[in-house]
Amino acid sequence: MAKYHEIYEDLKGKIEEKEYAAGTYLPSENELMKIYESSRDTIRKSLELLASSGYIQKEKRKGSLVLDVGLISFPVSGLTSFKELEQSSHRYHSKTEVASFLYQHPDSRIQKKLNMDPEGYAFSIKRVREIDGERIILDEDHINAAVIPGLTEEIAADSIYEYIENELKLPIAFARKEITVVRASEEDQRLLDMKGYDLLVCVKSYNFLEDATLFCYTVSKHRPDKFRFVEFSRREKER
Amino acid sequence: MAKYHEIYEDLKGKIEEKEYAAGTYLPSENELMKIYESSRDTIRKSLELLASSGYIQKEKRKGSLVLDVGLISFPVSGLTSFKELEQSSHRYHSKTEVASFLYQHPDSRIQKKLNMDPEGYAFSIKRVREIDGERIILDEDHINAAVIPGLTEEIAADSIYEYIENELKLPIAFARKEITVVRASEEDQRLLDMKGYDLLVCVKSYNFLEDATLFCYTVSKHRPDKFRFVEFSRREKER
DNA sequence: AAGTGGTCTAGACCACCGA
DNA sequence: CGGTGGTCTAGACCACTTT
Repeated sequence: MAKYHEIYEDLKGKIEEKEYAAGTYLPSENELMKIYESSRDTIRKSLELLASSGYIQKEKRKGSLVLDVGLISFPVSGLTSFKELEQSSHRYHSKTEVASFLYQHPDSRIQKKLNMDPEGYAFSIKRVREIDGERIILDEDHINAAVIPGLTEEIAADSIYEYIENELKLPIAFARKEITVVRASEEDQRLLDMKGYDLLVCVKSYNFLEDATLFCYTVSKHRPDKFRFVEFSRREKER
Repeated sequence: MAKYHEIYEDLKGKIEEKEYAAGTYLPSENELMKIYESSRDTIRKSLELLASSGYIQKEKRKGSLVLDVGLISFPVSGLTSFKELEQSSHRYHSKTEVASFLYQHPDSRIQKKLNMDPEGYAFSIKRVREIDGERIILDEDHINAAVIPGLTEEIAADSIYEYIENELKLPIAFARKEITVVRASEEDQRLLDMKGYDLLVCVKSYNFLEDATLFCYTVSKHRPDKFRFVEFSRREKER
């Protein structure tokens, strides 16, 4: 791991452990240079990471103010798979059920979204996520089989992301997501415990590998009362 | 404006104008150094900005691949005020109506959210956003009067953000946002054209100045069929 | 072998704040 | 006036890809 990344992790840990308390300042860049025995640039890279993830606020001529991370708590932002979410938040009894698993030429709409040839194959997988006995999320993944081969129902029941990253060693790099609200279809109603709701929060996501290959298009529908998305954002300067 | 920021803007513009087409590579860092007559570090800072906002994907030992920005199109992400949104997206006939404007000691819930003394004053403002003749967004701002003085109903009808940044010269720096779905209250139903919906998308936002002062807590409720949020996110490496 | 991006270092100047 | 963070430069080595 790169040095600046180690320093970032170290500082992040110390902020989370309140070794550096919210409202106080981190040691100055000069002092950090000595503490970590590295150059200013390396220190600054670490601080930039901390700032962009909301741990500190840099104030000119004053220092790096530690922010109150208590409020962050539950970052669903970024690229997080269900399994990771499940592990990080302490949810009880979550379960994944594969509702359907197809390996086929996808319809033209999906072909287009995945930039595929008409002859190409794709996996089309529907999975129901059950949390605390309630079926509240329906995930629909369309995965280009030319990029991600060898998927099975067993893998889908566990974690597709884990398979891609750990088995195939393919680095997942970035995604474009869109959040809207849609009316629940009859199928949605059948597969999920809708508890009287007729709307679902719909998260559409285009997922890319490091070489910018689009490998997966996902539609994830959430029962409205169980959906929560949090974000930390900085205002762009100098517009 | 800083040099690296200028280069960023220049490259961004050229990507948007398709001078650098999606799928091709930018000139290498070495070439960019010559083009912009600057050091490698400066170039790299610009490229980092482009990468983090989704314009390029850096590939080791290959170059900076230009991504298809067509898909980004409508970035509601980040810290965008309604007025800016209105100006950037070409919406017709949008209008803001101030439904209520109070200057008072806020109730204890709001006091707590804004970290205020019990003796402190706050502005509590409700605004209805009308787009194409439909009243679809209800904004509720609570603003610490000790930090942001002198607000009036006229300013609220225009743009509070503009007042803060341009009149008071206070730099708005970052926010924490949370998106959930809530049931519409009776008041919501009265103030908005609900078109049969009984749910609203609720965006809660804590807004901070550059010195990390929390100056504003906003609850923005959107009619579900008119809500859309898009995000570009990168997966964290090395966890 | 040449070129790429990733990382790290050392040093410089600036504007501004607070003592 | 000393210390701070913001910016910029010049140079170095690495691992790897492409030719």
